[in-house]
Amino acid sequence: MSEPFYITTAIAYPNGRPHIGHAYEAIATDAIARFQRLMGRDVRMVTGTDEHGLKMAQTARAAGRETLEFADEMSSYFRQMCAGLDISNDVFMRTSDAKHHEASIALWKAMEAKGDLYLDRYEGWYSVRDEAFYGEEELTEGEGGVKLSPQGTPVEWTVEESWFFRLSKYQDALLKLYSENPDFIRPESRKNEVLRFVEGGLKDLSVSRTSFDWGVPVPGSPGHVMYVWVDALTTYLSGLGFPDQNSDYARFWPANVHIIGKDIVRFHAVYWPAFLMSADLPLPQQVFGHGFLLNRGEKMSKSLGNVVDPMELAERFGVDALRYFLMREVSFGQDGTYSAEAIVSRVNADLANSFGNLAQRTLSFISKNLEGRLPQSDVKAAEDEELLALVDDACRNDVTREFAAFAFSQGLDSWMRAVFACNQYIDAQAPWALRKTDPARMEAVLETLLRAMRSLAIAVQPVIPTSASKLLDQLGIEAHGRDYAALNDQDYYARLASSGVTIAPPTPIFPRLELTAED
RNA sequence: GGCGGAGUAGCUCAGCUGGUUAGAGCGGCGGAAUCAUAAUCCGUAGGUCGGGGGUUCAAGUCCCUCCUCCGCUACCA
Repeated sequence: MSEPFYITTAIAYPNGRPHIGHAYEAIATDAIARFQRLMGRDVRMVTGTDEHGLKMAQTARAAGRETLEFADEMSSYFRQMCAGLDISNDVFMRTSDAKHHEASIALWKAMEAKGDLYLDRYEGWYSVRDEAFYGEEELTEGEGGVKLSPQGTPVEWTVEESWFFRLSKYQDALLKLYSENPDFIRPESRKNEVLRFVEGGLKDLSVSRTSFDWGVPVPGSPGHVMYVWVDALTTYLSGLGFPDQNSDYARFWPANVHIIGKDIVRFHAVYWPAFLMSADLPLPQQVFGHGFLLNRGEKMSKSLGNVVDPMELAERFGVDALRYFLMREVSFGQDGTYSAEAIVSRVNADLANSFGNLAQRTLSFISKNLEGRLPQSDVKAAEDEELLALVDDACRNDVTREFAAFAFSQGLDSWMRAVFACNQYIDAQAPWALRKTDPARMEAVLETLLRAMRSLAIAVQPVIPTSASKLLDQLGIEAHGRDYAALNDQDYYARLASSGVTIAPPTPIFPRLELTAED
């Protein structure tokens, strides 16, 4: 059995509908998952929704809805987003699921058994919106003397009985973890922030609430529900079937990587490993904090009115176009910007004009001049080998190396260079001229192009799965010959030719996009 | 205030441990071609590499300082 690979997205809080940031994270995580599958790994990808907490309960009440019923609806939007964007998650885990409660309770009991949980009183300024306590010194004065949290949300003096987790006990263990596993937190800049935070000393963490009941009940402590992060992070375990030892948990935990936004690095890089250490569970190998997407360089916000529905973008430009743009244009780990112009410009240049047109002109030519028969010829030339060497090097080495390192934009850059080389080759060889002067040579040129396009299509599958598979269909490549191992299969063409496969008149796979007046 | 990022051609960005005339894509301009989704290919564009100072035979690439933007964090009030 092949080696397991377990990857997760953050578990979204469905207080509102999914936005482009959720879509970006899901797409990036999916591309990694698909890449690993093509590399032959046995992959599990988990995503889901984190539905507990006061905010959800309040929002539901304000809408006159039953909390769970409201959560059902909100969660469904995220599930639909995944389906709509061709996200290949194996599991969609909801924190309101009974099995998730079971997992959270198991984790809680393990931490309790370790002596890391204790009951105490918590007094302080509490922000309902943030679900967090703040110190007096962190507050600011708002309109009319109202006290505000650092996030600008109202706070009120609250006295609450609360369970605490002995986070302070894990400071040294965490620092040891970071130093022994330099790649535990990535990218580097995020790691530095976490290091400084932990080095600065850790306070015990309040891990239960009594002010509401929409959450996982703390075992043996009526009135208490678990603090959002204990519950939410546990999704990474419950998504595999934990605590059932006969589930996928046994095979896939610990995670290879948790893909998250840069804003929640601390929870994943500090609290989460501390919880796991306390529960004597293995730690994930890596936490990767990606950047944010900016709308025309501006942070998106409801007040600015520039929040974009990712599904609208997908419907307008196409799912693969959106996926390609995000993976190509944004350097993973850094912030990126998007706009309709940028999407149209990038997708037209790379996918429609260069790659799509290459396929269209080649397949169309074969369809018309060879009646779709696969070209075959002995009249090879050095240029043929040179092109294939360049394409194979890009697909087998550059793309796989960069994708493996989550450097999709760099990998796609190499991939595009190979596409450019194909267009240069076809122009230089000019099969349309050879048709009259040297038909045998023409066939050799077309064969070279078919081989090159197969490699390019296989390589780019993680990013644009549907389009790549359409092209592989047009090329007559069988479903079982499309993984990365197939890139090393040099005999495929002879087998394909002798199988009698024909090339049908092609239809364009990557339509050119257009801007509207509003853009 | 501290720490960390970023500031390179009109736009988006590459430039690792310092070393030939600072690169790519897009856009713009000129040309070629016409198989193809009016797509492609070739050539070209002369940016004081945020400002200033320094080290060096040689600096986007190291050091100092200043400016702007961003993130994390602290504190004053």
